[in-house]
Amino acid sequence: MTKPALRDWQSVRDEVRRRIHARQWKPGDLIPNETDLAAEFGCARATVNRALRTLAETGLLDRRRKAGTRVALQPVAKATLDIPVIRHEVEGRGQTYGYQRLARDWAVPPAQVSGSMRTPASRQMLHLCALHLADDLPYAVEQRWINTATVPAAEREPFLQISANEWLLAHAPYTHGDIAFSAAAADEAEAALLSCAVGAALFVVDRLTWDNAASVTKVRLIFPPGHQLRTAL
Amino acid sequence: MTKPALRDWQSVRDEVRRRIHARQWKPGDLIPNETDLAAEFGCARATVNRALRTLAETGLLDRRRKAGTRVALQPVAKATLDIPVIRHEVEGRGQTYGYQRLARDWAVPPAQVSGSMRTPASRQMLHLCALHLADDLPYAVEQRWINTATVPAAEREPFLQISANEWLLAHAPYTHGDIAFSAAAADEAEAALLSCAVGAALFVVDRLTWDNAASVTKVRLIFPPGHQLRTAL
DNA sequence: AAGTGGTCTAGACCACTCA
DNA sequence: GAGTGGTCTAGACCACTTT
Repeated sequence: MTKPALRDWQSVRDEVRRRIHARQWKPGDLIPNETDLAAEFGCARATVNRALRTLAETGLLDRRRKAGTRVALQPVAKATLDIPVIRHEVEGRGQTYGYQRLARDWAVPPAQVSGSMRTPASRQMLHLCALHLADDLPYAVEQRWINTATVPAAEREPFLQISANEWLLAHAPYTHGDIAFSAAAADEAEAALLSCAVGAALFVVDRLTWDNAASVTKVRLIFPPGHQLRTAL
Repeated sequence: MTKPALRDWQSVRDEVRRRIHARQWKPGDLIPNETDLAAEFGCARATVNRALRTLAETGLLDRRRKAGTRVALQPVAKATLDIPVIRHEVEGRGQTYGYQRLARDWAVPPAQVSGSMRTPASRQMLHLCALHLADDLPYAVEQRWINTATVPAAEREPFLQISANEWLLAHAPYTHGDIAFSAAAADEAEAALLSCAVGAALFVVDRLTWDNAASVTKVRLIFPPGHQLRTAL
């Protein structure tokens, strides 16, 4: 019995995964090169390349020119997190989204903020505080600093109807950014907004985005106790 | 002045990103099809395809057959998290890694565990508790259930020298899994292990992995106050 | 120096989806 | 039905890295 040819890159990917999982190719093993695999599978080398490249991107394979392709010794799991607009996140759960702007003011930010955003320490920035609701229950508190030197249009936006979360994505594209997840104890203000006890463990997301060398916005999203961020591996 | 041809897919990707960012192509706009872009850039359609496909994977473009390619209205940020072996995570920070096995026993897991792992509710499972250290300070507590029906070799492993975290990756490949991040208040045992106050806000990672339809392991990693999980956007 | 993966090309066919 | 992206092919050249 001869095997049928694997016609598409997904089939090749699945077969390679199967062999690794069946321990036919063990962690650390060198697997055949693209040309040989293409011959075995009866497809073009580009097809094998696409399959192996995809597996390497997920961390299952290590590939190096000349050295060849090896099964990763300790596959670093890569989880892809989708960070949607909060409104979509809530609506995606089948809940009704609500939004309340709590504050919009001009202030000189703490040194930590101006430092990380690389703005002059004494310059005022636009500061926002808002509450996102799901089915009329608090879903997240948003605390945000906006660099109006980078996004001048934000100066004229009241953010009463639309959250900065949503407005910025449509009006201020960014080139790159950082995101950090952590846990923090609720202070009095947060406890009041999120209807929880002072000191309760809150899930916190900090995000800082850049337009090339200019900072766009720094935001902290604070979620009530019990909130989970989930994704597939 | 005519533009030089864009020779590789990275250049095409960068040019498309530049046009979107310069608002030459605005959110919601339909951009030219692959054939036209290939003609304009002086490269093959496959090159344009690779560039646009990559941008679509990061959420910047929406592509649909026949409907064409549009600039995403609200680019869903995709953050790729690397979840390495804890030892590598610690060593990557330039710290010295340490490991202590605290417990290894057989027990009937709580219903929530056997339920999510789809194992018989009354069957005993291998249960582990361990402490990971960085420069002799507590880095994370690991609480783990192992389905020995799926990974029988784990029955003979004491996990004294090597953490289950590391052993399983090398000995029990998984096909898929779920991961969840949250915040939790420290109970007395956790507070003692992590040298923090009872009730302190801890960062928690829950992970459940599968070998096809069979669960492999369910693990909870608990990090001390202040711990951050960071990544680029 | 040589072997491997990385990519580009030109052409082709197909799958999906909109009108 | 027709337009678009998705993919495959066969061949070619190049870049990187190890020997």
